[in-house]
Amino acid sequence: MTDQGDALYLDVAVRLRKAIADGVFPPGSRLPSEHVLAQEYGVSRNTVRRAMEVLREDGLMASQQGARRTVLALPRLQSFGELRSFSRWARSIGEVPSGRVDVLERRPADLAQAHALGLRPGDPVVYLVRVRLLTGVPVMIERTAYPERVGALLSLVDLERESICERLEEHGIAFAHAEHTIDAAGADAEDARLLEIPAGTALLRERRRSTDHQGRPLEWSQDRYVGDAVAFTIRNSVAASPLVRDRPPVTGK
Amino acid sequence: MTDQGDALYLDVAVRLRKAIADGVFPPGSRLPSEHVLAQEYGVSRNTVRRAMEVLREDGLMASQQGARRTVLALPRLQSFGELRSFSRWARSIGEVPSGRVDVLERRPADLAQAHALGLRPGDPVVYLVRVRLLTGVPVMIERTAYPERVGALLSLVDLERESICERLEEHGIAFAHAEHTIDAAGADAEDARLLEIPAGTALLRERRRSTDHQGRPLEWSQDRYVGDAVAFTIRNSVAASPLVRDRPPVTGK
DNA sequence: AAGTGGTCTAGACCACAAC
DNA sequence: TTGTGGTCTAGACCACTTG
Repeated sequence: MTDQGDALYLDVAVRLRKAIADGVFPPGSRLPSEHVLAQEYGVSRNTVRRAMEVLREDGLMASQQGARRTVLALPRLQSFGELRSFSRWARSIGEVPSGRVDVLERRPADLAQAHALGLRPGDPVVYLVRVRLLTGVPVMIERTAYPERVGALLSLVDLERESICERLEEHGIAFAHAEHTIDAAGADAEDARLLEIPAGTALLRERRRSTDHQGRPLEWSQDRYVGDAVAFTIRNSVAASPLVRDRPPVTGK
Repeated sequence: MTDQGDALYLDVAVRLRKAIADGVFPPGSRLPSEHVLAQEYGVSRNTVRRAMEVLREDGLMASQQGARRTVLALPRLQSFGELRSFSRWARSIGEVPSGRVDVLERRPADLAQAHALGLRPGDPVVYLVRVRLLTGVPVMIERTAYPERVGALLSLVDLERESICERLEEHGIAFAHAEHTIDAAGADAEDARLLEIPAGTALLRERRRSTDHQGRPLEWSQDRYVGDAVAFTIRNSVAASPLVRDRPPVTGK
């Protein structure tokens, strides 16, 4: 996001991804060794490894010490290496995103909002309720609280059509991190009205707290998705993140 | 999982994590530069960077080119860098996991199972339905299909008490990768009976396909969690994100 | 202008897989 | 035994933030 659009390892990752997509390395096959690929692409072995890291994060291939890497699946249409906004995500699957503002006001923070944004209860926040639509069909309600310095910029955004995240980035507000909590909840009366569904329908609930690079809170949102219209997909590997040990290893080294 | 229990960068990661937990580097503060830390720990700068990568994946700190790294938050009790097995997760939050077997049989694969496991419809799979309980309270239904070579080992597992994942690993079956799809669904009659809740209650639905290092399918599972008993937490950053929003798979329910 | 993180190289050694 | 991926080092340059 910062830049590095021209990093060498990203080039290598793109070329490898394309080779896999083109069937040069079909699913289930083993990739050439890092040494060979390094020569092939004219880069160092470390750069090849850095590219492999990108592909592994996308779930495209697996590695095992001592054995060549295995191609796992056909490549995705796009890289998932970044946190996406609803708008970006919608466009990436060929849908037209839009929004319908239900509430936009300055109000005192409640307990949850204050805690998430690092404010005191009663401090002012900008509160936005938006119904998000895919090609005209309501699929999600977004209930977001912004700290004042962020919320003040909302007036610059066309909330019916534009991506808040993208527009705010143009004004120096960078969404760098997010913590999501996901569970299920039944639609209450307001959910039912806004999403045009029966009350009680099962919804996917996501609570999200986003911060900038320094960890300063940028938003606190409670979103509710229509269960059969949207799903989250997560890939993980044991190799991706080593288990946290309870105690540091005793070994001398 | 391969080994690397003694990797240097993991040592450095543990020591940094501890320093943050001990308040040496409080949240919001900037870490010393990589150069300084490398000297401090007596390792190369690259090794410090590798350790930082681990902490970043755990959401402990942020980085920005040109500026020192920022400590984001106090370390969490458990890392969600990987999705754990139900048993492991339950124990990590101090609950006692158990299971109640509802169905365990050999049967022909249906369409979804065959596709996920790389079989043809009608090929035999081992099908297991288990209610999982936390300290005696039902919180989840697990409906899992195993290919025969894996399912054959299930007879070695005490399904009421043990973790399948952990026991199978002792027999050379290594769960290395998984792809999860999460959405919401209402409880049907069977769900309601097994979980002892009213029909229609909002449930969190997870479809999971697990594979070994070579990408060979090990299981295909559809789990349903009671919405207010369980939630998933995920952290991500623009730099590296395991989270993906995806179009819902062709349902089937 | 100085300091810092991001990238890259060209080596090296080890543990493990595969032949 | 050979080859491979996993780890580690000691440099280097660049883009960016900060003072």
